[in-house]
Amino acid sequence: MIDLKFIRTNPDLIRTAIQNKNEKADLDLLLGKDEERRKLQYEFDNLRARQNAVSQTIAQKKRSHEDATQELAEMADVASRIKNLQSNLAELNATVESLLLTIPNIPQADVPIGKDESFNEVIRYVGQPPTMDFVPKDHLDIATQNSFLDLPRGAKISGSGFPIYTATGAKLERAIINFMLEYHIQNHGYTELMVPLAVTRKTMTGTGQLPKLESDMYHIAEDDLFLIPTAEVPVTNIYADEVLSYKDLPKKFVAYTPCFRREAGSYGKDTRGLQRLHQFNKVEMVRFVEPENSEQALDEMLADAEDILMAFGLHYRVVSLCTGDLSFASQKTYDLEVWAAGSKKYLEVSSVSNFGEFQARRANIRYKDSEGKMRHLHTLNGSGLATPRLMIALLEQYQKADGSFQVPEVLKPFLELRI
RNA sequence: GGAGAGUUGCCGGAGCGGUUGAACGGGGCGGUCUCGAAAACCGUUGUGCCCUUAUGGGUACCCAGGGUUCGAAUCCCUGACUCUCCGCCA
Repeated sequence: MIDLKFIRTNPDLIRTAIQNKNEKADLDLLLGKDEERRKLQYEFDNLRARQNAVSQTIAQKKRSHEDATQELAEMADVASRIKNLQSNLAELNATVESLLLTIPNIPQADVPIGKDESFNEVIRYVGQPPTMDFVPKDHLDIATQNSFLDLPRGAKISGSGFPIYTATGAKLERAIINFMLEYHIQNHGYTELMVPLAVTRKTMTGTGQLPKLESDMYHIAEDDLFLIPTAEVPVTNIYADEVLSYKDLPKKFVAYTPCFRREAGSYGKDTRGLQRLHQFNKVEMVRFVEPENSEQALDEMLADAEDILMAFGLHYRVVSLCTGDLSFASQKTYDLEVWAAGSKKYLEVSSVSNFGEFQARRANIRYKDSEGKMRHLHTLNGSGLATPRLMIALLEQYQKADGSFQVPEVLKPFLELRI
């Protein structure tokens, strides 16, 4: 969340951010409630001060056996007023808090302004689309021909969007995950975590998925737990309500998890094969850094994700998301879009974002800097990478004329098999 | 799922309902001493909110939320978490 004091003193900046992000947070309501709250707080504090002082007097008089009926009478009245104020104040605080949670992060100054993805900026293209001396097939055809996937049965047991990877397909998927994990651990200095896949409402709020995106989550009502849409959620929240030392920073974690998304409202769009799923696998990188270093950390993470694509020899492009396409919590995001040689289009396989202190404020993650000052740290995360669309690109690029699949060199150590 | 114990400041650990933001010990930080260091001694040591900002002041916080009371870390209720035992189980 944004610092309430900052909002109070820079309302126009916030208003613009809300607009540019296509959000519909009610800033004026928040400001009004905040003012009301401060007034009550002041009143409450003063009344309490009175109560504390007189209570001392009462204590003293009682000890020296003096009469305190006058003080007691006054305090009975004060106490009931305090009680009233207190419940009003608690209610107001809750209101302000929940309104505050609907204010999005402010896009960084260098983020292109625009209302939707058509305003995103391609930063660069890397590599070339492969040249093939035959007409390449689409990933689903390759997968079907080689028995890598069983989508119909996945749909039978769970509904569409829940793929089954079969035999070699499963092994291939596992090899890809392992390759990426090991790459980040060994070459980029990340520490691996295995984390819970179901998290609390508070955790989901900490990273900014809630309250906005509740309808996109799988929710277990009985325990009020949510299936994670990305490892970002559990990993970023591991330090919630903690105070770290500047000596602990930066921290770099990588985690593989399945991800669950209801994808409400996106039915029928780009759904062939593995393009859009309710459950998919992803290797996620998360960093906790000092504020001064977050912009550089973003560039590094982008490079970390790109390294994977380059290792596979895939052509891709880097896109800077415009304000309207930026997620609620992000202040700057790069997407990596890999080239699918068969479908002839770019597919998003990674999103690398700097959240500034936005998530750290929500999740209450702080650190003491080298001067002993308490501050919110900055959080970042990036996919490194999500597997389904990577699988699409690999199947389509590494297919042979007969429709068989040639295992990319870098995967061979992770995949001791012949196809 | 059942039974019991616990949750206090950076850590350990006290705390008859009033002068306790919290004894005591340890740690950290600053200082004295020393050529340095150790030891000893002295001092200091949290966070949020509100008001005012040169400084300062008020208030809240002893797991969380309610309640009793003029007044609660201290009494009552509910919940969360941790530990032990039993049951169930990959």
